[in-house]
Formats: sequence, C-alpha cells, structure tokens
Amino acid sequence: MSATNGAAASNSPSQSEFCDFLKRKYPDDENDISQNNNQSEENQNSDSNNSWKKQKQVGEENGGNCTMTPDTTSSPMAPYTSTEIPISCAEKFSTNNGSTTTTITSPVSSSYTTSSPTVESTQVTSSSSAASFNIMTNNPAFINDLFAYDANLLVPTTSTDNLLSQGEPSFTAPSAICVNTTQQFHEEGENADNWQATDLLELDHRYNSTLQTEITQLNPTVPLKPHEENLVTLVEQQHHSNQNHGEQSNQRQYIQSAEEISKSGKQLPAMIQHTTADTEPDFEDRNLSWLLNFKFDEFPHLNPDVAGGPNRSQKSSMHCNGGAGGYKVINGTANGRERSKSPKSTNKAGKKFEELVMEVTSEVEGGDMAVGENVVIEDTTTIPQRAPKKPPFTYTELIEYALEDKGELTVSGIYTWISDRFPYYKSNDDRWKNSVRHNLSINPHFRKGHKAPQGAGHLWTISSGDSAENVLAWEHKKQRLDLFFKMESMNRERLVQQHQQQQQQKKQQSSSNSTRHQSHSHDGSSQDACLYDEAAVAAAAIQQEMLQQGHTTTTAKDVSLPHHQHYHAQHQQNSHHRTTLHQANVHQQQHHHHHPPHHSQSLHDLPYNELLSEEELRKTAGQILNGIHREVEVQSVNHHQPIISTYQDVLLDNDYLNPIHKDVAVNESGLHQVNNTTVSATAGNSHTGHGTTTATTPYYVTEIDPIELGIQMSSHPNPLVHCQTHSNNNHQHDHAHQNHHSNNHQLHSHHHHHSHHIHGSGDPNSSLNAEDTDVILFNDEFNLNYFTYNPATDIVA
DNA sequence: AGCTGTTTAGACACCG
DNA sequence: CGGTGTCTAAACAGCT
Ligand SMILES: [Mg+2]
Repeated sequence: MSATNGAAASNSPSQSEFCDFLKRKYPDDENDISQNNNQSEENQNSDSNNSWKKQKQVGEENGGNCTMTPDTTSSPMAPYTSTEIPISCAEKFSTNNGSTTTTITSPVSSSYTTSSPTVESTQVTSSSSAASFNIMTNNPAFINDLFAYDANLLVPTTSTDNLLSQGEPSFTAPSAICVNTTQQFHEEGENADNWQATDLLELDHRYNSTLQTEITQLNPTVPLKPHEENLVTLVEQQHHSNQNHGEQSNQRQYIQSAEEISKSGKQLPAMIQHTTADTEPDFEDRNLSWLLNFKFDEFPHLNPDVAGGPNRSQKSSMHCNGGAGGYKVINGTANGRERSKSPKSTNKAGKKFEELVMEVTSEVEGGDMAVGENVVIEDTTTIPQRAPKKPPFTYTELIEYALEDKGELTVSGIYTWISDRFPYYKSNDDRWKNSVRHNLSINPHFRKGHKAPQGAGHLWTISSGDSAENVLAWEHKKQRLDLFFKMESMNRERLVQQHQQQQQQKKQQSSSNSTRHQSHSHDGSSQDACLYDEAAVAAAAIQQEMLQQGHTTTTAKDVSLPHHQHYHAQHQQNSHHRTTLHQANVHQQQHHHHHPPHHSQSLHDLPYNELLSEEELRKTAGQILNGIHREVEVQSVNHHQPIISTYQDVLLDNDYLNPIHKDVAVNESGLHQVNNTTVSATAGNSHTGHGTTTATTPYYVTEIDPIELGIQMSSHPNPLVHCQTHSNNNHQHDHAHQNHHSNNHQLHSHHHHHSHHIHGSGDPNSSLNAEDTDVILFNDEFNLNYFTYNPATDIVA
C-alpha cells in the first residue's frame, strides 16, 4: 500500500486515448493482416517481450514484486502473485465525449499563438454521444492474435464465473466506444476473436478519417447487441445519472488493478482464492513465456538456420518472440548472424532458457530443433492458459494511461499500473521496465516531478497540450483503451462459456465413455478457456467504482484530456493534460477549456514556481531544456559582457507539439522576457550582419551561460549568433525522437509546416527563417536532448 | 546492491 | 531510400 501514493492516484482522470499507431503495427490492410498473422504466431509463441527479467530468479519469489518497493505505487502491487488476478481494468470513459468543447478547427493554429493560449476552444461538439458498440463477436476468424491478446490469459478458470457475472459491467460507457460499423456483424460463428483487432483498427481508422473531417463522426454508430447491452448497462446507467448531474463529461471510469479492486471491497475473492490455490502459487512465476524470448545466438543448438521452416525473416537479430499461443517457439530463422551480443543478458537468460529448451525439446519428438514446433511448456497440460499477447499499445501510451489515471506515479508505480492491467507485462521482467524508463526519459511530455516520498526516484507526471487536436487524439486513445478492455471482457466471457461447454462435453463424454482423448482440444475456436480475465476483473472493478462513485465524493481529478496529436500521423503521442477539479462540488464544467486556467495550475503544480537560487535555476534550466522540444533561437548576444543568451520565441504555448507550456518552460528555465528593442540592441551589436534578430518578437533572456545548459555556441566567425529556430514541434514531438543515428539528421528539415506556425504566431523572424542561412543550425524540431551531441553542427557540446 | 534516469545504438516497419 | 516511430538492449551515473 503504500498508500498509493500518488495521492493523486485515485481520481485522476485519465482517459484513454487511442492512437493510431496501431495501424502501423497492425495494419489494417489485409496484407498487413496476413503479415500480422505471421507475426502473431510468432508472438504467440514466443511471446515476446516481456519476459525475461534479468534478475529474475530471485525475484520470482516475490513474484511480482519485485521491484516495486518504492513508494506509493507499490501498494497495488502485489497483484498477481497474491491474487493472481492480474488485472482488472476498468475503463473509464471519457466522459467528455459528448461534450468536448474544443474545437478542432485549425489544428495547427492552436498552439502557437504565443500570447494567447487559448486555443479555440470551445465548442464543440460533438461528440460522441452515445456510442454504440457494435460488433463484436462473432467473427469467425481470429485475426491474429495480435489483438487477441489477453483474452487468453490465463488464469485457470474455476472461479471465473463469479467474476464474469460481476465483471460484465466492465464495459463502460458506450459513449466512448466507437466502433466502426463496417464489418461488424457477422453473426455467424462465435469466433469473435477478431473483433478486437478489427474494432481497434476501425476505431483508429475512424479517428484518422475524422481528423480530416470532423469530430462528430466519432460518434458511435452501431447499436449494441443485446447481450452487449447488458454488459453495458451498468455503465450507461451510471452514465446517465451523471449526465443528469451534468457531469457527464468528466466522469471517468478508471481502470483499476485487481488489487485495488479487492481493496475496494469488491470481492473477487472467491476467485482469487480459488485460483491461487489451484494453480500455481505464483502466477507470474509460472508463466514462462519470457523464456521464449531469446536470441538464437544464445542457443546455437537451436539455431534455426538449419531448420528452415516458416521463417520469417531475416532479421537477424532476433529474438524470437514467443508467443502465446501454445507456447510454441517459432522458428526463426535466424541466421546466425548476430551472435555475440549482449553478454549479460544473454548469459543469464540464456542459461535458463537453454535448460528449459533442452527439456522441452527433448520431449518433443525427434528433438527436432526446429524451433518452430510447438513446444509445450509447463503446465499447459492441465491449464489451458495461454500466454498473454502483447497489448496493442506503445510504451508511451501505456505510460500515458497510467499517468493520466493516477496523476503522478513513481517509476515503480508505473510498472505496477501496467503489470496489474496487462498480464503480458510481468512484474518480474526487467526488460520492459527498461523500456518504460527509457520512454519516460525520452518523451518530453513525461515530466519528472518531485522526489518520491519514499525511496529513490521521483514522481512522474504527464503534461499535455490543450489544443483541440490533442483533445481529439486523447479521446481517441481513451476510446481505444476502453474498447480494448471491452473486447477483452467479451473474449473472456466467450472463453468461459466455451470452457464450460467443453467441460460439459467432457463430462458427457466421460460418462458416455467414449474416447478418452479429446484431442480436439485445440479447435480453432476454442482456446482453452482461460478464464481469467482481466476484463472480468476490470468489470468488477468498474462496477464497484461506479457504486462508489455514487456515494463518495472522491476527489476526482479530472484530467482533461490531452489532446494532441498530429494528424497525420498517426501514431504518436499524445499528450494529455490534466486538470484537477473537485468533483464534488464543481465539476460541472467539464468543458475542456482547460486552457487558461489550467496553465496556471500547471505552473502551480510545478515545483519551480518559487524563486530559485541561481544554482537552482541553472540546474533547472538545464533540466528543462533537456528533453523538451522547443523552438529556440539561441543567440549569444554579447561576448564581452556577461553572457546573455536569448531564447527567441521559442517557447510556445503548450499544445500537443509542445507539451510544456511556454510559461512553464520560461519559468523553469529562468528566462526573462525582454523587449525586442532591448534585445535587438544587444543583438545588433553582436552580430550585425545576420539580421537574424527579429524585430518584433519578444525574447526570452537568461543570463545563464548557454554552455551550462549544454548549448554551445559555435565558435565561428560570429560567435555571436547562433540561432536556432525551430519549431520544433514536430509532429510528434513528444517523442523524443531518438535520433537515429547521428542526431544531426533529424535536426534539419522537415516539418516546415510547423514553422509557419511560428511565423503565424507573429513572429516573423523571417530572417530567422531562413533556414538557409548559415546561422540557423536547426530547423524544425530538434530535441534539445541532443543538443549536446551534435558535433557536426555548430552547436557542440 | 538495487533502483532510477539518461543516453546511445541497432534493428525494423512504414510511409512518401 | 531517407525520415520516422517503436522496441530492445546496454552502458552509466546518481541515489538510497
Ligand atoms: Mg521526460
């Protein structure tokens, strides 16, 4: 417990948004699909990811825990192990749907106005009122497992029933979901497996199209099926009630972890106990999927080169992911290429894996190494479980969801949040945790806040822009997450039913005495039952939450959503911003006009508001500059005097491109706004020629030596000026782009469009524009993170 | 020693 | 193909 730290945790709002990135990974196209399938297989088998942990062995015991110590977050933790039930997620929905205020109109514009933050807000529209969910189930084929993901998860069934019943409600508000209609109803079979993938893709597709067109389209279309309706019922009710109250928009449903749920009182108890008892002690421990994530190199004898098989490709590198499925290892064809690689992990993991493999293989016929075959691992025999599939969310998204939901979390809290809800990410696996940390560092919208109360580390928060786009994008993400969980629930339900049927059949058979072998266990459709469902749990959680909400006035923070994203893009990030409201009283406002006020709040929240000592300023400035994309013009105004650096108009209001509001950045950086005149004067001195100085725009000046901030002015001829303009914003901005390779590249080019924004903002610095000029080092976006690293450019460090 | 947080890199998938 | 986005692995430094 820990109290959960985050204080915030509980209420925050978050929502889920959804991105399109799915597309990429899981393309809509049929072709893609096919590919996906392949992949999926792999995945299933190996399951990639996650799994290994570096440390692991020990860990295990703990099970999950592992790491979590720290503060807050942890409390929830223990999750699985103890309970076994991993996740529950409930979703919340964005309430806003219908009312989102923001308009989307010009996407671009929004942000940049320097002065006035407000975007256009207002309005809006749209919304999605109630959405209806469509679809579902009934598709015959599974698309691939990619999406199937958790449906399978694993937990032995038994008690599930209870859960299910309770769980059902998980579906939240219909409103949130928008599924595309297109296919939907094939009612034939029961295979509904597809729906997840399909739905998500559709959602994404829709989102994309909407971006172009209008928001309104987001509204849901298809009506729910009866049974679905049932599921939803609770939610809707709640929803209605809320609406009545006028809250609708804000209400959210949260995703709770199993633990939370249990705490809350709901009980899943039966299940939990049961499960735990039955199967393994530790759920996670038992799941050996991580073992499948190996590198061929490490296990020469397994090297597929020989084997042949379906291989995939050539990626030499490889890890095979194993996937779920039945724990098969897929083959990879790996070439032996990469062999020597990571010593560490390799060794450790390798051994384990190796041993395991040996065992397995031995069992397997012929020992064919073909890795491709099915290797059954462990208990599969008795337990139907399948390894969870990798959720269709990027790490960035997962973190966003977690932070939006809880407001602020420690790193370990984030791990917990994720692992509680997505079985794929085991708490004893260090690999994905490394990725999480990496993403925190690399994405500017993830901000490191105060030090964690307890252990090492800090509380992380998310900052998002308020632009309409962002709002939309966030809405989309939320919907995606919600849809995902719904689908999960449904799948779960379906599986349970199947399982029950099977059991009945078995009984009958046994009684009838027919053949013992019930070989067909794996029929396409039936996957064994996994009963466990996150969804169920989630549902339960939601239900509970709803109930609670009714009474409690929890504090709710609402988070407004974030917004952002780029259009095209797809994929990307988003940002979010959250605002806090007290539900109890006020909440009505829901409108997202967070802007104005919010900004201020955000400032307040930040630790920086107060005056800082010089050192602190320096430190802070460095931190701020580090990792934030901004458009900056750095000029060395004067040499002889104290160094004065100018950051020109760089800091934009926050929006999806610039998650951190300009004011915040300025404040944190210790910058002062200066009149043009002033600056120009100085500037003029220094470098005359270039004219880079813009007449009009205000400058932000700091006395901190740029070098201290990691920015080195070029030593060239005019030492003076170096400007960078960039708009940085890039599409994605957030993402930090890691530059591939040399950072240089990215720095230049692209994204000009954004640049105009800047201009638009009133800052003509046409002169600056000139990307052409020598002076300008960077164009559009560039990540100050890399400032230091670019030797090539003038800026060096 | 373990956890955190920052960076660097290589590999891939996509997209225009 | 180059630019991007994502993922994974790692090296490292700083804290606790
Ligand atoms: Mg960051």
